[in-house]
Amino acid sequence: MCADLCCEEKCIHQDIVNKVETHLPNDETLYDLAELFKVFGDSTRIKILYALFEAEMCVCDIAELLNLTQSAISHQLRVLKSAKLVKARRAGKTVFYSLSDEHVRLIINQGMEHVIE
Amino acid sequence: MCADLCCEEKCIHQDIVNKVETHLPNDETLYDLAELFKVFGDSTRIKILYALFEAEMCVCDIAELLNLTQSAISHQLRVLKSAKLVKARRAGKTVFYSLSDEHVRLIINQGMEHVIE
DNA sequence: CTTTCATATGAACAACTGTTCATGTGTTTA
DNA sequence: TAAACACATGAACAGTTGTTCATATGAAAG
Repeated sequence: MCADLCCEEKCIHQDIVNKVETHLPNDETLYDLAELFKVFGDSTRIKILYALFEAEMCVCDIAELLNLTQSAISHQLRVLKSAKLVKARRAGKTVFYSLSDEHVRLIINQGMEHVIE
Repeated sequence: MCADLCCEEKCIHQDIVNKVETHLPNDETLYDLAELFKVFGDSTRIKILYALFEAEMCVCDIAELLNLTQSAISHQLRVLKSAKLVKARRAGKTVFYSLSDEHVRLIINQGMEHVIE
């Protein structure tokens, strides 16, 4: 059904259009998915997640380990927490952060595979 | 080795610090990884990739299918191509785009699993 | 060669992002 | 209660991003 689209000659057929429209998740889901990847799209946050791969940690440890300010880390942990990638546990004055689940590791590893070609 | 870090009491030990420093990829790799996820972090680009899951398509088809301007799609295809997520094939006036490899699908599916909980 | 069509690209703009700095909140200890 | 500590948060700032508009490139047809 090229006429419905732009090209004159050899463009996609109606059954492909239908297939896309069937398989394409709804806008809200796609938006959420993009938001999730956006969270992974910052090297500070990636570093925090890599640190938490090894053990749960408090904010100041992460800051010290990554050589960044406590405030910067705290802001980023907030983002990670909203995305449900990390969870927090309070122990007195200290707050320990850890990975929410194994999805985080899987997603990062999958991405890393593409990066290292 | 809490003294090396910030907290007074129960913070991470030196062997964990060592573990993180051993497993943490170098800055350039982490930067590349973040750049990769940044590319997935836009719903327009996600939609384009979903469309290409079904078949290779030319720019105007994608634009028509997603109800966006040809220019916007072209700009985004450039980003996707730089990240080696899609490849282009010229046929006369038309340029057909398709997925570079199966990593794309795997990364998106992995992200989707987290989104749909 | 000129026109037409599909695509690419540059400039401009508003919207968004990540850090810093200052300060607020909540918990423990003196 | 006051001080000290770990963490959270708001404002402000520079840097980045995605779209639009106008225009350029490159290929095919007349």
